[in-house]
Amino acid sequence: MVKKQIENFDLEQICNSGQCFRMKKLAENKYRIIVGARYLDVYQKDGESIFYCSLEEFTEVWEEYFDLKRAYKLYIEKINPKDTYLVNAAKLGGGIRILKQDLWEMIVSFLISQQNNIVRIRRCIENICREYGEEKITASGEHYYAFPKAEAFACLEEDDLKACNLGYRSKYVVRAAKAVVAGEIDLQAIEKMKYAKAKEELLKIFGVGVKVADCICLFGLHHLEAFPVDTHINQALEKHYKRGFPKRRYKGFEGVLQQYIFYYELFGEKTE
DNA sequence: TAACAGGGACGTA
DNA sequence: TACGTCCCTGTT
Repeated sequence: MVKKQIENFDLEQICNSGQCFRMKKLAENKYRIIVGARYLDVYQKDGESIFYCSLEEFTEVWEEYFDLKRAYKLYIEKINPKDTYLVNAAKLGGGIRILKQDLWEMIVSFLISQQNNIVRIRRCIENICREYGEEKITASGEHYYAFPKAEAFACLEEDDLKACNLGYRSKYVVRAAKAVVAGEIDLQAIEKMKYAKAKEELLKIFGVGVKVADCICLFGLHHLEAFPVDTHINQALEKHYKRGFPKRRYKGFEGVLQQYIFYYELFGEKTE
C-alpha cells in the first residue's frame, strides 16, 4: 500500500470526466479501476490517496497511468484571469488528470461512445469484457475481466456484438479489430506518431470521426493538444467563446482545458 | 403509449 | 454542406 499527498488529483472528478469507463466509485472515498489486465483499489480523502498496491507497482504502473509526475497546477496558472468562465471551470474540475490509457481500449471505448450516454457506454464495455475478456482473479479472490484484445473480436461477424448492446456500433468494433489483426492498422506505429499524423491515421478507421479521433488522441495517446468537440463543448464554445477558443494561448495543453470545460458543463452551476 | 435525446459517423445527394 | 439513418435505453 502506498500513501501520497497529491495535488490536482481527484478520482471522483476523473470518474465523472468520462475518459475512463472502467473506473468505478465503490463507496464514499473508495475507487476501483481495471486497466487492461490489471486491477487497483484506491482510497482517497482530504487530498490523501492510498493506493492498494506495492511501491514497485505504483512507480512502474500507476504513477505513470494517472500522470502523477505532471504538474497540472502549471496549466491552471496559465489560464487568463480575465476568463472567469475558464477560471471557474478549472476551480471545479481541477482534480482531473488526463490518464494514460491503452490505445486499443480507447479506440473501442470511443467507437461505442458515439450517440450514447455514459451509463450505457459503461454497460456496453462491461458486457464485451465479460463475454470476450480474459477472466482474472485478484489475490483477495475477486473476479474481474481484462479488456478484450483485438484478436478476441476479429473472428466475429459484424453484428455479433449487438448481443452486448452495442447496436449499430457493433460493426465498427468488429471491423476495427479485423483491421488491427490484419495489420491494416498498426497500433504501435500510431503510438509513435505526432498528434496530427496520429489523428489522420485514426480517421481511417471505419466509425471514427473527428470527435472520436480526438478523444482517442487525448486519452489513448496522451496528446494533450487534442481538443475533442462534442455537443456539450460546442454549446460552451458558442456561449462563452464566440470568437473561438484561444487555442494559441493554451497551445500544447488545450485538451486539459477541454476536460475542465466539459466537466463544468456537466457538473457546474447552471447559470442560464 | 409515444416521442425523444443521449460525448457521432456514414452514405447519399 | 445538409440530412436521414443507424441501435438501444432511460426519461418525459
